[in-house]
Order: sequence, then structure tokens, then C-alpha cells
Amino acid sequence: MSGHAIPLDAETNAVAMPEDHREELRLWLRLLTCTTLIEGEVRRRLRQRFDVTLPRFDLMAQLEKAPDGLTLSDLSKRMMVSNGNLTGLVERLVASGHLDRRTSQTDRRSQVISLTEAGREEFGLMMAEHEDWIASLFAGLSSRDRQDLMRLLAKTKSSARKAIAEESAP
Amino acid sequence: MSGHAIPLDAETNAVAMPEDHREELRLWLRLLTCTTLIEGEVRRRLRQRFDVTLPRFDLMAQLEKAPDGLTLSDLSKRMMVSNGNLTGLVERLVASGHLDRRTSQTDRRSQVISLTEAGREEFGLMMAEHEDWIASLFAGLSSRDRQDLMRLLAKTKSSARKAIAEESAP
DNA sequence: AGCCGATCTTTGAAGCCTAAAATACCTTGC
DNA sequence: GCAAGGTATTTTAGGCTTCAAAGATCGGCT
Repeated sequence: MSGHAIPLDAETNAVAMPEDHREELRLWLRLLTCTTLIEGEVRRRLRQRFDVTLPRFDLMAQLEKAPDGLTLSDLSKRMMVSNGNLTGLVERLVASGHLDRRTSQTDRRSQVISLTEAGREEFGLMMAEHEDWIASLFAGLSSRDRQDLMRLLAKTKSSARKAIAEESAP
Repeated sequence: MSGHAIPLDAETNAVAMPEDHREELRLWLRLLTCTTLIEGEVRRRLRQRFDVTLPRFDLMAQLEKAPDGLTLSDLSKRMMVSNGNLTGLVERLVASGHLDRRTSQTDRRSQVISLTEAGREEFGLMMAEHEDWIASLFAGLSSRDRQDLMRLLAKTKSSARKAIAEESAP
């Protein structure tokens, strides 16, 4: 392979000149910006309208989908946050009367958390508004755009999961 | 309008039955999941490889692009975090010798922050690896996918910005 | 029965983050 | 010159988050 002064193309030159991944980097930064932007606004509105934080909202959202309650470990997995984190989060929502907590009948290590009636009602209001907020934030996208984005994000998610799995056990 | 037992379709029934925005909601949750997944992994690797947190990395990344330094307000805008937050962040990085901080010559209210030589060197190492991590996390997407995703996220970003602006000053 | 490793939760130390109030400095208009 | 209003930063109080270590309980094995 090869004339003298002819520059090698990116493919053949991978060793001497390490690949340029600026495109992926820009993509990641844009993804992060979008999420941060929307998340910040949701956070702001939750606080303003309902005086509630996003983590608390998320926690109640999980419980709303599970009428029989969930253990802290279940919640931890579903919310992708640490176990220790939930202890305090739940504590505050129990104190404010939104959540109920009792030791599992079958496993005394486990705490089963569920929404109180008051908590469920209050969350219902939040959830409805929240859905409208999200709709308005994404209003600039056509139905087709949303479908495409959905598909690409699914692909991104599985790409990332794969890379993470490979790194953990190479 | 209307026959008796015939159900109205979604379009004509917008008032009685408020619109269903579950599609947007699912899209948002997927966007959030992707970002959280990738961000968590980057955070984990930064900690493991360099014993540095993501906020510190982000801060140094901003400064690396600005050889003449930036004020706290500049940083605050670029990083989309609160001003008070930066005070402590910068404080710790000054203490560890990564950052330099001096009062502006032209405005004694302002603090100009910049990377020290040591900070710049260390950040160089991190940046290179970080770029590879991101590339591997997005490796499952074709070049075409990345372009499409980039475009759709740009659209999402401007959609969100518009909705936020309209809410603030309706 | 009793021990052992695994699982569920809490605690502690450190850091990140925000909103809001306080402080310091600048700029403009008189 | 100097007061009023605006800008840059810090402080304060409260909450979220993680990791790592400790405590409690479970289940299987001998």
C-alpha cells in the first residue's frame, strides 16, 4: 500500500493518529443539554406549583404504578439511585403524610412502602399537570419526529448498556 | 352534535376528554433514562480512573476552552448551574491546585478563574479517555443515526426553549 | 441447632445543588 | 460627588446523592 506524500485516510491511519470522536462527543453534549434543560424546567414547575422536588415526584410516580407497595430495593432499582438515598427520601415523605411504610410480613429485613390515600390524591393532580408540561415542551416535534427520536434513543440505550456490560466484564 | 352511543373520536372530543400525552411522556422518560445511564457510567469511570467528580470535570472542561480564564458568572451560564454552587466547586479545585483564581483587574467584584499548568495537564489525560468512553457508549449507532439524532435533539432543544420562554412571559 | 454467606436497610462522611438573602462593587444620572 | 439601581459573588439553610461500613435478617448446609 502507498505512494509517498499522499496522506493516508482516516481508516488506514488509526494507529498513528488516534480516531477523532468529536462527533460522538457533540452528540453526547447535546443529549445532556436537552435533558438538563427539560429536567430543570420540570423541577422548577414542580417546586412552584406543588412545592415538591423531582426526586419526591419520581418516587411517588413509582408507587402510583404499584398499588401493593414496593420495597426500598425495588424502588432503588427502578429509580436507578442508591439504596441509602431512598432511606432519607422516604423518611421525609412519610413524615409529610404522603407515604406509608411497614415491615414486610414475610421478610423482616424489608420495608414495604406505599402511597397513603392523601398522597395518592395529591400525586394525581401533579401527574396530570406534569403530563401537560411535557407535552408542551415537546410540542415543536411532529409525530414523526417523536417516533424517530424514540427509536434512536432506544438504540442509544442498548448501545450504552452493551458498552457498560463489556467494560464491567471484558 | 351526535348520535347517541357512538363514541366520539379523539380529535373531536378534545374538551370532554383531555388530550392524551402519553406518547410525549414515554419519549421524555426514555430521553431521561438514556442520559442518566450514560452520565452515571461516565461519573463512575471518572471517579475510578481519576478520582474526580463529574462537576469538577465539567468545570475544567469549560476552562480548558478559555485560556484567559472565566468569571464565576460566565461559568455559571455555560454550565447551567447556580452561582452559589460554583463558589464551593471552585474553592475545592483551587485547594487541590488545579485552578487559579484572582480578582479581575477591571472589575473588583469579579473573580477570574483559570486552570493551573498542573490542572491543564491532568485534564488533558482525562479528556482523551473521556472522549473514548463516549465513543464506545455510542458505538451502536451508525453515522447516519448520529446525524439524525443530532438533528432531532436540536429540534427538541429549541422546542423546549420556546415552551420555557412562553411560560415565563405569557 | 448453629454457622455462613447473601440480601435489605440504615448510618456517616463528603460533595453537589438550589433559592434566597446578604455583601461588595460598579455605573448612571443628576 | 453621590445616591439609586444593577451586577458579581458569597453565605445560609435545606435537600439530594453517592460510597462504604455497620447492623439486621434470611436461607441453606452441616
